[in-house]
Parts: sequence; structure tokens; C-alpha cells
Amino acid sequence: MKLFDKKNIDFGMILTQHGLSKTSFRKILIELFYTKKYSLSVDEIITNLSFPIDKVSVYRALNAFEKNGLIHKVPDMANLIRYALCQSECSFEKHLHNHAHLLCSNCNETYCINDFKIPVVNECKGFIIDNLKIILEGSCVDCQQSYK
Amino acid sequence: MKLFDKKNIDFGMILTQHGLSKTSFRKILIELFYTKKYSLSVDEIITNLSFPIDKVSVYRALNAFEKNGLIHKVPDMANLIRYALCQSECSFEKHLHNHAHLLCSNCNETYCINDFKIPVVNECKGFIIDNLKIILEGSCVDCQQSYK
DNA sequence: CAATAAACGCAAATCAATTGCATTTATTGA
DNA sequence: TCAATAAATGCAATTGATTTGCGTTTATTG
Ligand SMILES: [Mn+2]
Ligand SMILES: [Mn+2]
Ligand SMILES: [Zn+2]
Ligand SMILES: [Zn+2]
Repeated sequence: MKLFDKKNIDFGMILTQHGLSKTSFRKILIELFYTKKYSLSVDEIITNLSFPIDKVSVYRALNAFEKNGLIHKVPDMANLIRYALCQSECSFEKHLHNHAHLLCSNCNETYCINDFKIPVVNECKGFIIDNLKIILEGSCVDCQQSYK
Repeated sequence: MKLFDKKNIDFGMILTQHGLSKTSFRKILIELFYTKKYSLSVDEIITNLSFPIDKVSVYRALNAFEKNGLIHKVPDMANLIRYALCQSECSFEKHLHNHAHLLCSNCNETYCINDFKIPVVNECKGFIIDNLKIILEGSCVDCQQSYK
């Protein structure tokens, strides 16, 4: 569970720091990412909002957030896209993701893991490697419970 | 380059061994996977054929091949699906892929690598892991050449 | 506060992939 | 080998996620 005190976080400031304009929807969207523990799909975002929002606006906001280094994409089991908060200092210029992801093959929930030891590879068969995508598929704790 | 003598490979037999019926198109399709070095997209498959084929038939054949352990999916940079020959002894019952993939971020070519040391993980934060997907993104040799 | 730029909502378009159905081809067993 | 049965194919239509165009609304700037 991600513990934080909303009073201590200025979501408008976070948007500004990432070069994003502060609209009421965007402030609520970034707050939603801080409130929810893990990744979100477009449909989950809409479900979690207390007001109607056009799906297109969600897509455009997510694309802007991603371009400016606030969130990053994670694929689910069906190769559909989910989004998760960037954990390190990402920005428009530098978008680094040196962490792996847990993906529950049952509920599609995604968990960013920072303490997974990522193998260091720079070269393989002449191929120059500049990014590793590591997805660990399995069962999340909740889904293990419900199988008992 | 994958070297093999077509005379020595009975593609019909390969289909039979995987529980797939032998149609003229399927024999050519499996031969194409053996001929081409790496992964193929649906469009690349159609381009490489000397006769017209309905895209739907390609999709259906690929789905059948995948279900029966002859090929497996690999995502490209845009999360579109490419297909590559299974390297180990896959079948309908057991579909194991303990290898990583190189993915060229320029040309989307995919290379299966069997000698990449995959970290062993069984558990992480209560999550039960039963499959690792490792994609090494970078530049293939051909694309490095064309940038010079 | 006015001028400018960006975001939003709605409708339509795009694009990969799937589905239904009639027809053709493959498999099977007498 | 041949008819009966099952599976694959072609074509048209559909699905579903995502994107685009455009007029309107909201935010930013000075
Ligand atoms: Mn992450
Ligand atoms: Mn492979
Ligand atoms: Zn789960
Ligand atoms: Zn390349």
C-alpha cells in the first residue's frame, strides 16, 4: 500500500515540474496515480473518477504524461496498455526505466519492482542494447488467495 | 544466418508432429519460418509469399501454429505482434520459452537468444512467478551499419 | 483582462485482429 | 479408392483499442 498524505503533495506542482499544464482533470488524474497502488488502464481510470470524462481526453492526458516523463507504459497479458507512475526522476529529456515489472496473469495488475537485480548486458551478437524490458508473469497475492 | 537444406526437412512431418493438418499454405508458411532468419509479422509473411493469400487465413494459421507450440509471439516496439519459431520442444501441452529476445528499436527485427543468462526468480513480494519475459531493446547489426 | 495557446468533447476514422458463413480442401475409415 | 466428416480458406462484416479533426472551452501569459 502506498502511504502518503495528500495534504503534503502539491499535484499542480508536479504537473508544472513536468511541463504539463494544470487542468482540473489532470490534477485529479495525477492524484489518482498516487492514490492507487499500481498500474491503471484507461477503463480503470474512468471507473475511478466521480465525474464523466471522455475517453479521448484520458488518452490525450496519458500520452502527454508519458511524453513528459510522469508515467510509463506497461503491457498486460493481452498486450493492451496500462500506465504506471515513473519511479525515478524522469522528464521529457530523459526517460529511464531501470526496473522490472510483476504482471499478474489473472487480474492483469502490474507492480513496479525496484529491487529486482537486472542483469547487465551491453552487447550480444553485435546487437547494441540500450534498454531492458523485464516482465515477471505470475500470480499476485490477491489472486493466490482467491484460488484457495 | 540459419543454414539448412530444405531437402532434409519434411515440413509436412513437422506439421503432423504438432497436430496440425497439412495444407499447401501451411507447408509453405512453416517453410518460410525456417527460411527467414528471425521473426515475422503478418504483413511480412504476405510480402514473402509468391501467391495471394487472405490476411485472415494468415492470422488463423498463425494462431493454430502458436496454440500447438510451433511458433510463439514476440511484441515489437509498438506492441504489435510478430512470430518466431519455437526453439525448444514445444507442443500443445507444454509451451516453454526460457529464452530472451533482442528487439531492434529501428527495424523491429526480433532475434531469439538462447545463451542469455536468465535470472532465476521464484518469488517476489508474495508474487508467484511462473514466466519471465525479457526483451533487450537496441540496434541490430544492419541498422548500426546504416547509421554510419 | 485581453490575446494566445493548450485542453476538451464529440464524431468520425484508423488499424490490427476476430468472427460468421458459405465454399473448398484435408482427413479418416469403410 | 471413395464417400462422409472435419478442418481450412476466402470474403464480408465486426470488434475494440487508439487516434485524428474540429469547434468550443479552459488555461497561460504578460
Ligand atoms: Mn514501472
Ligand atoms: Mn524466441
Ligand atoms: Zn492478480
Ligand atoms: Zn534493425
